[in-house]
Order: sequence, then C-alpha cells, then structure tokens
Amino acid sequence: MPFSIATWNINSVRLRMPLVQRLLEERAPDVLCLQETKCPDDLFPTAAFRKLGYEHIAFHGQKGYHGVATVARRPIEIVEKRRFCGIEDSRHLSVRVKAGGKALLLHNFYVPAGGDEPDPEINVKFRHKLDFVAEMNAIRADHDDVSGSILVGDLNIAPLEHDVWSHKQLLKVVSHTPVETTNFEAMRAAGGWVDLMRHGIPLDQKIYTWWSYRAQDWAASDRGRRLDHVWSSPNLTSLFLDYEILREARGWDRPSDHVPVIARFNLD
DNA sequence: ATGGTTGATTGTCAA
Repeated sequence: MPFSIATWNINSVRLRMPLVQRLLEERAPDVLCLQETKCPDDLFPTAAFRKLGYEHIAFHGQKGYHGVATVARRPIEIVEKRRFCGIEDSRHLSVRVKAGGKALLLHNFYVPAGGDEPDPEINVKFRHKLDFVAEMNAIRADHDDVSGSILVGDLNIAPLEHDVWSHKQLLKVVSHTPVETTNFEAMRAAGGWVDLMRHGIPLDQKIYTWWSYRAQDWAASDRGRRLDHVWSSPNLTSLFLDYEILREARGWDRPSDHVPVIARFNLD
C-alpha cells in the first residue's frame, strides 16, 4: 500500500465533520492536513477522529478564523507551530512522520487570502499576504538519505497560466496577480521545493482545486483555481506515485469551496 | 461592471 497524504481546506472542521468522515472512510489517507478549521484547540473534534482510526492529532487553531490541523493513522511528532509576520494567526503546523524508512517533515500551511484589492499600498491584507510568502523563503525542502520534506496546504495563489480558468481575466484578481505568482514561484524554487501537482503534467492542462461559492452553477461554469498545493523535496519525486483531486467533493452536501487533494508515495 | 455565497458570530468581517 502506498503512503498517502491528503490536504483539504475544510472551512470549519466542526460544521463539516460528516464530509471529513466520508473522505476518511472512502479514501483512508495515512495523513490528513486540514486548513481553515475555524476551531479553538479545546473544541477540536478529537473523539470523532479517534473513532475513525485517526488517533494521532496535532492542531494549531484559534477562535473564529484560520487554523490548521494534521491527523494521522500513525504517530506524528509536532515539530513547530510557526508564527509569521509577527502576527498571532494560526496558519502553520509542521510534524514529523515516518514512512518507508524515511523521516518526513510535513508542513501544513494556510496562506492569507489577501483581500480583494491587489495593491499593497491601500490593502493591508494584500501587504500581509506578500510579506507572508516572503517569510516562507525560510521554509526549506530539507532532505538527506533518510529524510525528506513535504509541504501542503491552501496557499491561496494559483501560480501558472492554466491554474486558473482564465489567465487574462484573473491577472488583476488576488490569487493570480503577477506579483503574487512571481514571488510565489521564486519562493518555491529558492526553498528547493518541487511542485508535485505539475510534476510530469503538461503545462497547458487546467488544474483546479477551488470553485467559488458565488457561482450559480460551479460545475457548469467551471471557473476554478489551483489554490491548494503539494510540494516535496527533490529526493521524494522518484517515490511520488500520483495524486487525485477529489472534484466530486465540491458537489457534496454543504461543501467546502475547496476539494481534497490526495498524493501517494511509494513509501512503506 | 457588478454581484454573487458561506461561516463564525450575532453586526460584521473574512474569504
């Protein structure tokens, strides 16, 4: 059995626990990284995860906004809950997990959305997003013979032309502006990260993980964006098998606007 | 060009 990691912006883990349960029962990933849990740590639905076989739970939450959590069928060791930009937002959690004789450092990120106006001079949320991505330069894809790094999460940037439904129409829309996509790709490369969702995939193939709530018919208009990502250190690319975007989850009852991405590795 | 929806929280912000 391959080793599998799922990432999903769940937009309230308590409200959507039935959807999480469905994912875990249908796909049984070894590890699940959640973003936008919107759940203080003392209210995290630990018992529900345990009942589903995910007994190893790490969370970095806060009241009302943001929040990330990583749950697993196997032991995980909390490494860090990093604060960015000097702000006490819960947007990062890293854990160590063993797979196939390797110690994997797994980063779970929720990057700021950045507001509506793509001008850092008048929009402090956009300024914060750019600063956050700049600080992510410190997160490196460390690896050696017995270890590797994986970074997943809602990074709120669709970096490539075919990561959005219309490149031209989104050039001034936050998530796909040139300053975001340029800085984002530079940060990824500087850290030594490989974009696994584009690894061996033609650059002209559309890939989406998010569809707005505001569309009348999200599936018919299909105006999606690739905001969720799976990166790895270069020594894991030969062990990377494939990944699946669970597009159908966007059509589940009371869905998140993001769908799960499940990556599989030839580990174990 | 604009407005459209959702969640946490209970008026309004964030996404």
